[in-house]
Amino acid sequence: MIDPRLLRAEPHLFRDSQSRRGADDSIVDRFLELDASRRAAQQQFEELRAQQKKLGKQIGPARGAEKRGELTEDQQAELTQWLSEAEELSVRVKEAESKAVDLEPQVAAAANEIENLVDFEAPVGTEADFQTLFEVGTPRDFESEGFTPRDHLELGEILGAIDTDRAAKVSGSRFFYLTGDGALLELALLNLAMSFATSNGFTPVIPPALVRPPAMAGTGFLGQAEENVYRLEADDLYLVGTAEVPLAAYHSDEILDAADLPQRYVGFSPCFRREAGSHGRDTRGIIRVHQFDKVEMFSFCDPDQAVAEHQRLLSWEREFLDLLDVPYRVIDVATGDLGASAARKYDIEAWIPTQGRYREVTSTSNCTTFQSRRLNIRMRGDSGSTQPLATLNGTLIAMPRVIVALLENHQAADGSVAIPKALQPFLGGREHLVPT
RNA sequence: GGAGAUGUCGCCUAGUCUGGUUUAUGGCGCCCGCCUGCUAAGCGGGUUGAGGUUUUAAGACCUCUCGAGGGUUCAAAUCCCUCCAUCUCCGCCA
Repeated sequence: MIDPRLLRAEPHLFRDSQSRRGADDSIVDRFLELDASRRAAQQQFEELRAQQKKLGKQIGPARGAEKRGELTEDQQAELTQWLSEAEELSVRVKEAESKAVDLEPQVAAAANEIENLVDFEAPVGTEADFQTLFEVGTPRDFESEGFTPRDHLELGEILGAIDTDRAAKVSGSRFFYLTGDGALLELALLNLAMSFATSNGFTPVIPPALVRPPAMAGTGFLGQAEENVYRLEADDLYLVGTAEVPLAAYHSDEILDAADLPQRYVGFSPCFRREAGSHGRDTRGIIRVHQFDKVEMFSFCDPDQAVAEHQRLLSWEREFLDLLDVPYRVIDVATGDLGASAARKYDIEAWIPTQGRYREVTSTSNCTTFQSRRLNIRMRGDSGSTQPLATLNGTLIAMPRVIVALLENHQAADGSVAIPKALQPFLGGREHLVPT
């Protein structure tokens, strides 16, 4: 949800933001019109309501006196007069109220369509217009090493670590089993990630993966992203696509003390994605799947600190990926490719040898006050007044894609895979995964 | 899943049966001030949140807010309905 006061004061900002996203900017003026008429109707209602309450305050004591038989004839007549006035007023109050109430959903719908104000520093354009910020590490030259690299699925099968055939039998396409060392590898990555995050001051959380509609709507996943969300019809619950959802909603309807900010959480959860609209893409292996596990960082902070906090999340992502010793690049995502909630987004893409290109493994977004307005999360500052705070999220590790990157980048000609040093303690000190 | 109870402005609490004279009572905590060698105690005041109107500003005023949403009524914390949550007991269950 955007800031309605800011929009009324400076609508040009929002028109500009919408067009940078390649989104409809006429919605801004539609909102302004609806908002103005709703406020006029609201005022009308409030005025009538004030009259009604005033009259009610006269009727109350008079009724009491009447019951005790203390009213003079004149007072009795006055009371009768008041009652008939009140009756008539009541009708007008109801009319005015329903007029105002009827406009509310329209105003809300218009407000909902306006996406978060983009960071005007973000590169403008569509998906391909990202800007590369860093490239770290050098892709291995397998040719000079004298062998052709196997892709992650082939390696996974040799190692007895990944089984997509049986997953297809049991659950359909885009599912997988992690077996043997594959299962142990995920657990090791999980433990490495959790110890990394907690040593950096994050509060570890294992959140629910099923949430009610307000949590989903509040985080901005029920707009154009809705088709990718699983919904459980019988219970009106959603399967989350990321721990961002239950972590953001954790403090909904709360007022946090500014002195306690930033509050940083790291959540581990399964993630469910319908992958509607991506038929035929990444059908092989475990790059694009319906269910996977992820460790997600989430921060509630002062809006003035949000840009700096975003940089911190990005550095933690990089630091963690450095531990895994995989070549990667960092990109500043273009405005047209931002989610509705995000003002700015950085993706980290790891090098995938058999594809000869970088693929997204983490993503961090600054949602400024967009989510906190929807979820009603506020902070109380020194002035004593409340204001919306900023929310930011960042992937620490998305299991399947990191497993893909590890297997492919660290493979040897014999099909074994070297385990990065930092991960070894979490795999019983082993240095390699070997074919079974 | 069955039966019962409960939900009041940070926490506790009065008010609900019997609708109006309630700007929702009181206590704790917190904030400001007074008093006092210091501290404690005492005294006075303030203390839910949201939206809006107005003002240079401080402020002033109005509406909404008693778990949520509907309804009845001239008038709802109070009466009725639906939903949500919590607690106790029973059943089932990892």
